[in-house]
Order: sequence, then C-alpha cells, then structure tokens
Amino acid sequence: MEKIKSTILDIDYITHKNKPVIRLFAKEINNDKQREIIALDESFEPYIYILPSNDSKDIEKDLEEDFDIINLEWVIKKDFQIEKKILKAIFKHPQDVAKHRDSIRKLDSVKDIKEADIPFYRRYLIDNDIIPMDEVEFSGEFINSYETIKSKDKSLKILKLNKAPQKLQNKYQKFKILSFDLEVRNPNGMPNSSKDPIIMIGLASNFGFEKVISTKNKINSSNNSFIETVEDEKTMIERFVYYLKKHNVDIIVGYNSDNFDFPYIKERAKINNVELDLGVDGSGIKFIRRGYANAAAIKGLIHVDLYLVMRRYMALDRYTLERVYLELFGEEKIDVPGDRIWEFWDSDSDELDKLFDYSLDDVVSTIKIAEQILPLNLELTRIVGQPLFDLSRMATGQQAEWYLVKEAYKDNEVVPNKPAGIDLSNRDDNEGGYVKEPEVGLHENLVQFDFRSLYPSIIISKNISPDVLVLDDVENLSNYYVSPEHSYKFMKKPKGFIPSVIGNVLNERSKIKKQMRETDDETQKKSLDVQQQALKRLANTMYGIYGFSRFRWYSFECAQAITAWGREYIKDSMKKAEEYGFKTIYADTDGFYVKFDSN
DNA sequence: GTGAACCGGGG
DNA sequence: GTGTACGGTTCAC
Repeated sequence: MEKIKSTILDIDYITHKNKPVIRLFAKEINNDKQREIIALDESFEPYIYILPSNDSKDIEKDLEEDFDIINLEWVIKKDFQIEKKILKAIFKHPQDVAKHRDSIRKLDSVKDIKEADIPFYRRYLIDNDIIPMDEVEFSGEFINSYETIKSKDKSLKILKLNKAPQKLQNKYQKFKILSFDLEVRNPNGMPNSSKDPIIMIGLASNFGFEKVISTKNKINSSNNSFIETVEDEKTMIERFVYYLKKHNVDIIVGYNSDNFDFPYIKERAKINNVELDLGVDGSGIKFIRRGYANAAAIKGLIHVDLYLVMRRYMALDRYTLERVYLELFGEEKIDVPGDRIWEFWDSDSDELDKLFDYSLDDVVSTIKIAEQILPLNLELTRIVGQPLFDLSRMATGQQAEWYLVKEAYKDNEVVPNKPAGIDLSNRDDNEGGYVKEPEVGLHENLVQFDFRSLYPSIIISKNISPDVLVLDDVENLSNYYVSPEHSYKFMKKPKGFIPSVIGNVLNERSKIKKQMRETDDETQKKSLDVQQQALKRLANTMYGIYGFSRFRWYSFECAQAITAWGREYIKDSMKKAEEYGFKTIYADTDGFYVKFDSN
C-alpha cells in the first residue's frame, strides 16, 4: 500500500461500470518529485434526506418502488435545532437523485426532502472534511491504467484509494501561476474566431518565465528577448501547450478568459488541427454552463478568470484590465486601442514593436493582479472548503452559503432547501443602515466613532437566526431578545446556528491576529493577515445571506432585525455624544463623525 | 410608466 | 451535472 502526501487542486466524478467514481486531481507541491496524481475513490455513494409526513406508515414501502434507492436508513438529524428521525436514502448514481427527487417529494408519506441539490463532488469534500489546496495523505494502490483516463503523460500516477484522504497540518504552499493572453488580427469589428488568426500569445508567471509567442518579431531588435518567433499559428498554439506542460503549472489565469481567450484558442486549435490536451487526464478545455455564461475548465489545471474575481473586490465604474490595474498599482498600462491592433500588426514599424510590448504588458499586469488577489481566494477556498475553480466564480453570498453547508454537516444539522416561489413583489426592500447626510462645509476637530463589525456583532449578541426566531405569541418575553421597530423575538437559548458559526469565525480571526502579533517572520505575518481578512469578509457576508431571497438561510425577519438594531445603536450613540456637547456632522450605517460645539 | 432587452469583459 | 448568473441601464411601446 502506498501512502502519499499531496495537495488536492480539483475534484470531479466519472462513471465507471455504472457507478460514480470520485477523482481527486492532486500534485506533490511540497515534494521534489512534483508528480501529478489522480486519486480515485469508488466507495462514495450519493444520498438525500427524506422527512416523513404525519401519515408516513407506508413510507418505506412507498420508497421501494422504482426510485433506484439502494439503501434506506433511519438517522437522527437536527432540523433547525430540533432532533428528528429522518430517512437517509442512498442511490446508485448521482443522476438517479435528479431523476427521482421530484416524485419522491410528492409522495403522501413524504413531508419534504433535503440536501437533494448538493453536487456529488461537493458532498464528497464536505462529508470527508477535505480541504482543496491543502495537503492530504492518500492511502491506496497505484494502478497502471483506468479506462476513462487517456493521458499520454508517463509521469502521471493513478492511485486507487482504499480510504478517504486524511487531512494533514496546514502548510504554506507556493503554487505555480501562469497568466496568458491572446492578440488576434481583427480588421472587421470584433474578433471572429472562424476567420481572424491569433497573432500573439503572451505568457507570464510567478516563477520568472515570460514570453510572447508570435509569427513576427520586433523590427528594432533591442528589448526583444521575450519574443519567440515561430512559423505559423499552428506552431504558436503547440508552443503554448508545450510551455504549460513543461512548467507544470498549477493555476492558469486570464482576464475575461472564460468568455474570450479560451473559447477563441479552442476554435483556432480546431481549425489548425492542434490537440489542446491541457488536462492532466489528457482531456481538453470544457465549457461548463453557469447560468447564461460559460466557465472554461481544464482537468487538474485550475483556471481562474480574474475579471470575475476583480468585479467582486472593487467598486469601479468599469472593470477593464487597464482600469483595475491603475486602481491597484497606480500605474498606467501600455495602451493599444483594440480596434487598431491589426493596423499596428500590419505596420511592420515601431507600432509593431509597441504591440509586442503591449502583449507582454497585458500578461505581466494580469500576473501582478493574480499575485495580489489569489492569496485571499486561496484562504477562502480553504475556509469554505470548495475548489478554487468554483470559489473564484462564486458571489460572496454563495461562498458564505457553502461554508454554512459545511458547518451544518459538522453540527449534524440538515441543510435548508433554497427558498422556492417566495413572492417578493409585495414585500418592501429591507431598510438599510441609518444615514445622516453630511453638513456642508469644512469641519475641524472632528471625532470619529465606529462600531467594529457592527452587523456580525448584532447577530451574535441578539442571537439573530431563523432557527431561534419565534413568530407566535410567547408567555415570558424575558427569555427573548426583541428587535426594535418590528418586535421580532429571538430565543436567548439555545445559540442559533448562524450566530454560533459567526462566533467561531470571529474567534478564529482573533487567534490569527494574536499569532500575527507574535511572529517576526514577515512572510508568515503576511499569510496570517490574508487569513484574518478572509475570515472578516466571511463574517461580514453572513448578514447578506439573510437578505437575498435565493439563499438557503434567507430570512427577511432576521435581515430586518439586524438593520433595525443597527440604526438603534448608532442613533443612541449619537444622542449620548450630543449630550456631551458634540454635534453630529455625518453618519452612515456603522459610524459617525461629531465635532465639539463650543456654543 | 412598465416590462423587455441588452450589457459587461475581451480584440 | 444532486446545475442553469446578476444587477444596472436603456429600449420599445
């Protein structure tokens, strides 16, 4: 039996002999061998939870019929803190869940079904407490081949697991990141991948490698050492594939690469008859439907589209690469207008030379942005426990939700379903924080007050959580926190699910801040700082999950209660300050400015 | 005034 | 893939 320490980059499942097989794409990041590993787990089975109705005496008999359920088991799970006897139904294949869940839900003996919409690979990570981008220990046997893996790469190891991977101590890991960018010759409007050829492929990395592959070279041969001139577009694409494999890249980043670069190069590769077998298993680029947009996915090579990521981290009017770069680094990029690139290319003059510099500048800027933002995303990946590929495409609310799904599993709580068919049209938007418009003028001697993490603190101190919210009349009000304005009642005991999760997040953050103060190692300090930021973000997002109607823990009452208490706190504090002779100049949500009024 | 349609990023 | 974005603005009537 082999025992191998390795880092899980990605996960999916395949079907083998009609059964699902989990595939973990891993690499020996902290080991000189740097081998790529596909670990296979054939033992994991899809399941859902079934809540029996009041008339449930025939439930087991009902479920025996035609639902491809291979096993039924009574388990005890908490549903909003209340322990219940629930049926766990195990299926042969994840697709059987999709096929039968609606008919099962409609049975008279069934009240509701739960956790029937959690993707199989996410279920695997949650149930086995496996953290992507962290090191694990695999135990299993190497096998020579596996039907569905067609890689020609001899160094690839395929490992058949005989138990789930074991978590190891979290270690700092340096990933190899490469950015890429295409320039194309498009004289007629926007690029058309069936007609307009790729003229340059730019590559830059966090390990010293920089290159522009092109069919031309600079006219002036100075400063052109980064250029590799090849004979045709076909060779250009082949070299792109070659460098990605040669450098054993872990993460590939682009800017709008889900929508432009990857679809474009895939089409050009097809036209030029080049095999784009970038996947560890020998597969190509797949486009995964995410709503109306596609995400470009490569097996075992994590693709992060920074455009999507940056849109979430900055509030800008536009999110062009130029704009984002300027905002982050205060420097202008080399600019060539998109509609003139073909003219620069055709000019065979100084303008062509400028186009080469522009191409390099694009990928260098992209890698700089990646180095700035990926550490935070790697930390969030570890906290949330879902793959970086997925996490980088999630809204912050979704990140918080998957974190809660993971925590619910640990607490033996059943995960609430996504709200269905809530009519929001006759419901007012929740009133936000208190804002006092600033008094016009130049003010001196201002004093600033602000509440530290106002909303997370309120959630914890008032135990605001849907599982302890009571809407019926109660006998003894002193057992409840009662919200201002709407008088919602939250039980003082037990602690609500979400307040306890936020409490854990904030405690973890305090621990990390303490470690930060105690260490003199600058690299470690930086890494800890990123971790505490990630935890702060997560805590602050928990308020949002109450307010958006498509989230599992949606609760309009909780959202209202939080902001109502927030307004009360800030107004009370302003009033106190005014009693001491201060005058409020400006206030917004969690803080205000006052000045001493000498009159 | 209202709901449908479009747009972002990329060249 | 145990799935189907999103929020803001402009257009069309």
